[in-house]
Amino acid sequence: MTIKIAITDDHPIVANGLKKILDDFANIDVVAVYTTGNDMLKEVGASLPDVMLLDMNLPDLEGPDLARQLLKKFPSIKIIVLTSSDVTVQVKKMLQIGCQGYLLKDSDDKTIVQAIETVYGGGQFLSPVIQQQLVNDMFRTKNQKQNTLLTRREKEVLQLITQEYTNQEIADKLFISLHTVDNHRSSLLQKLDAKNTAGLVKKAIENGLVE
Amino acid sequence: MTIKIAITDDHPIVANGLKKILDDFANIDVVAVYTTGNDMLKEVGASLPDVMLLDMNLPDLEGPDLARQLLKKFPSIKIIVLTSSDVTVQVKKMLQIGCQGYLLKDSDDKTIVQAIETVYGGGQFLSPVIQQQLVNDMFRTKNQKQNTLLTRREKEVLQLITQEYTNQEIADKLFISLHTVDNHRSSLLQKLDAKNTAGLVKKAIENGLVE
DNA sequence: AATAAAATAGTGCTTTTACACTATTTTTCT
DNA sequence: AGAAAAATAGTGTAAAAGCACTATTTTATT
Repeated sequence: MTIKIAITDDHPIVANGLKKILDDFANIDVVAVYTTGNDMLKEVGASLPDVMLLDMNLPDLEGPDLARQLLKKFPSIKIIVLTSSDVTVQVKKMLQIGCQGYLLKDSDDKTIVQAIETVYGGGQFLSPVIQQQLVNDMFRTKNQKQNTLLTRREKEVLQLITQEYTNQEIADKLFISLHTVDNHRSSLLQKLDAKNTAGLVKKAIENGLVE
Repeated sequence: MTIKIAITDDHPIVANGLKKILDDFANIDVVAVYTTGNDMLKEVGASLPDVMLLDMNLPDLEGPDLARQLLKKFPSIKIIVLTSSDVTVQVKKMLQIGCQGYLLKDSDDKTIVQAIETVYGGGQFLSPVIQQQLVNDMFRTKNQKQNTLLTRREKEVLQLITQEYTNQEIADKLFISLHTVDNHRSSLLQKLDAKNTAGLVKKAIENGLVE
């Protein structure tokens, strides 16, 4: 019995490279390769893979959104998130949505195959580094609770901050009061553990919230 | 006659994927795959490739440094820089050092092979997007001239700004007056065409002035 | 339908940035 | 040695950010 795999990644080198690697394994069959999130959503019905290797940073759709939509359409597909970022916030969100695996792009062939087989068998698979980080995170967040997850509005405000807008300009743009923006800004400083605007922008870029 | 290729990339998926892709071409022979800059420098003498596909963001050594060292040891090796960033400053630096090609990781198989063949034949190859950007850049810098060049002190101040220090803290750290820091900050805003701290940090990161 | 989380808006205050200037000293380059 | 660029320091003012609160309304989630 072969496992049907689909790959979604906007970097052809990664996508094709992965396909070539997996082609060497007899029990794995790469049935489709997509380079955009929208293509994937449109055409995945035709290939119906068992496991989807999904890049989190696609240009057209945000990772979490895409995963949610895919699972809504085809709840039986197992998703392994492929990414180069090991930010625990991102990881947690994807797992909450219902992804079964989280692989860093610096994993080697064997690990990838192992992840695919584990997930196909109903298990969950995390890159060791990530697993360790999540555990560490548990200890830390025990006290501070859920301060890491940014809300929709906070993300919007953060985005605009990185685009050099002032609080007043952000308020005008979002049709809210200056005070509200200030509040969001304070939450952001706290949640991202930043001291000032400079810290916010750095964290925003680190967490992939900018372009 | 076959072209001898070596690959240096810390992401096994990319490295192995590339190898698999290139293995399909009869005139190309992948003679070595390295996952760290130091490994590569140590062992490249054994494989002696014609063309090196070099990731710019290796964890152990900075891209420019690594390229410089490689060319010093083996001036005949052609380097094609592989990266996901298309920041023109970075591109210019690598080309100045003497790299013959600059490929974005979202290039497809044919482009990669084309780049290898061109570079092996003594030519230069840039991803089309980058080529366009460099041309645009020329026009812009024609008028504004050397506003991109930051002075030693400005770079220091910018670095500290990204580390979330206030002007007063920077002044204390550098043993200069608050006013002086303020002046440097103003120059930075002007030179980097930024509106505020957020812009400064973004530009600093874009231009590789922050780890 | 009830509860929790998020978004909204406010007050009052302090600190920090930003901007427009002038001016002197130190470095760097030719 | 002389000119240009960089680094230094200052005054004064306005705008923006940051902080500590309270409080109401809206949106999700169960």
